[in-house]
Amino acid sequence: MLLKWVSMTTNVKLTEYDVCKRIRDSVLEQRLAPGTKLTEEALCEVFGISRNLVRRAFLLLSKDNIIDLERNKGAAIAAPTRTEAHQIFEARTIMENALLQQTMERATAADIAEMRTHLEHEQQALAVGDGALWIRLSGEFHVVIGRAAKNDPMCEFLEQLVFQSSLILALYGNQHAPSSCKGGEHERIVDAIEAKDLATATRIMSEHMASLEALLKFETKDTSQDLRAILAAEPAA
Amino acid sequence: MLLKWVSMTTNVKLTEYDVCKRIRDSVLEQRLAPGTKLTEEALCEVFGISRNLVRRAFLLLSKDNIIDLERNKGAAIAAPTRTEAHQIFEARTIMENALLQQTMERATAADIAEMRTHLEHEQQALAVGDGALWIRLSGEFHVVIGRAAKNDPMCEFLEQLVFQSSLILALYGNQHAPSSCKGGEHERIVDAIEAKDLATATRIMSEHMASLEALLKFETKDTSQDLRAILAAEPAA
DNA sequence: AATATTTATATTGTTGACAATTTATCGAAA
DNA sequence: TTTCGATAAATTGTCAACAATATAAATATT
Repeated sequence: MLLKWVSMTTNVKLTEYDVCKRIRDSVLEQRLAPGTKLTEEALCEVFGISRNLVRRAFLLLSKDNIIDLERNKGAAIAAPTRTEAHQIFEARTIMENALLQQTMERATAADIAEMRTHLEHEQQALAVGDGALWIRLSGEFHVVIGRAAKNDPMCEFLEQLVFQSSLILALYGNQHAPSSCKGGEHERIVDAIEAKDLATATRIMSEHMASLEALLKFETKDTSQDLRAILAAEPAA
Repeated sequence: MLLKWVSMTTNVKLTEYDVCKRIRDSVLEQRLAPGTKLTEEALCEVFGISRNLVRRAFLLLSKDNIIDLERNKGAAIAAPTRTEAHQIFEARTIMENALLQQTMERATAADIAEMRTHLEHEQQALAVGDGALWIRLSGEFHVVIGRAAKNDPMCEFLEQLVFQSSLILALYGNQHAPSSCKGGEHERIVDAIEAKDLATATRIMSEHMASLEALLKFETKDTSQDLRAILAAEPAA
């Protein structure tokens, strides 16, 4: 009975949400490029599940604009257009500044502490040279800020936007890694939050977002990949 | 061939999105009360489709927080808690004010005209005494405003929030119909937009949202209903 | 009567076969 | 060579049977 448990760690039944997470993670770590075609069959093999689950996962991912799902055509990792990209960055800027106001009012000492811890993790990832982790943490930072605003629907929406930003940077950003945020903008934002200096926090945040968007170079890319090799790896966490 | 088309108007194959829309509409028109249990079997009968489609529709609806979907337990129309309700109204207030700024800058003459037309429709619904229609239009008004801001992701999010507000009003609002908005607040908002008076527009919008939320009376309700009778009707539009 | 325990029913989850559609392949005509 | 059409292959959409789980009912136990 117990033995069974141990030996089954790789055999736990996946849900559609697990499949979503795996695919999302692959996109976040830039192992799955925007535009990549996802065939049901391939994902069935990779995850060892039946098509039903894959199709349900597709439905969820398409609702988050992570994949494009076209009837009778199949799924592909979303590849936002230039216009969509701009709208997403605009939305993020507006949302983050709006949330900043709430965060300023409501952030507890524990929230600030979490932000500081997060900053350390970012530093470590940068020091160790773990690019994929850094990209992930660097996006997550903004979610940590947003969460302190204590409004779940808005925070969830922000999460979506942050993810899509990563997708866009993977598509159009040439040297995404340590090029942005190296000026310690994240740290200065936390400082401003702690000092309850809304004007400064908002200014830095706006600049930060603008500099992120400025990294984008709009040109087409080739995106053919080997799905099986990319997704077969066990999830990091 | 042509004849077949005509006689098949009720027979067109539904997609999961169609099913979602039908259920959403029923909620919007308050024919499906929050908390109502949705069994797959019942919906199959009503729509004449197989369980597969129903289950896919459930997945989509749950992503929009329109139904609660619990594994092995099934689906029920969402019944937001008091806390969730408050967060949703807060999110709406913030979003609508943020979008108002963009709308002010970007609204074309055609956008303003659309708003005016919408106001007329609201008046008509009120005059004719069509409560269900009025509720729908009165929510849609805010989406029309938001759309003029020309930011699709934010507008889509606003749409979600507006829908959830309706759900909440159905749950906790005692005399929802002509109690709010009778002061012509919608019209005054459009006036302010046209006059490019952001301060006024924001003030009225905030008051409007506050007065909507003030309508809520938090008490429990009985929610047992007959699904078949409710959903069997053809969609209005 | 009240609480467990078992049995039966109802509901949801999963799978594999088949149908419908799209995409790729091949050959003929311009 | 290019374009068009037909055939074949690959991919997606649908359904119905079966398995697993949860809920309700019935029986037994205290």
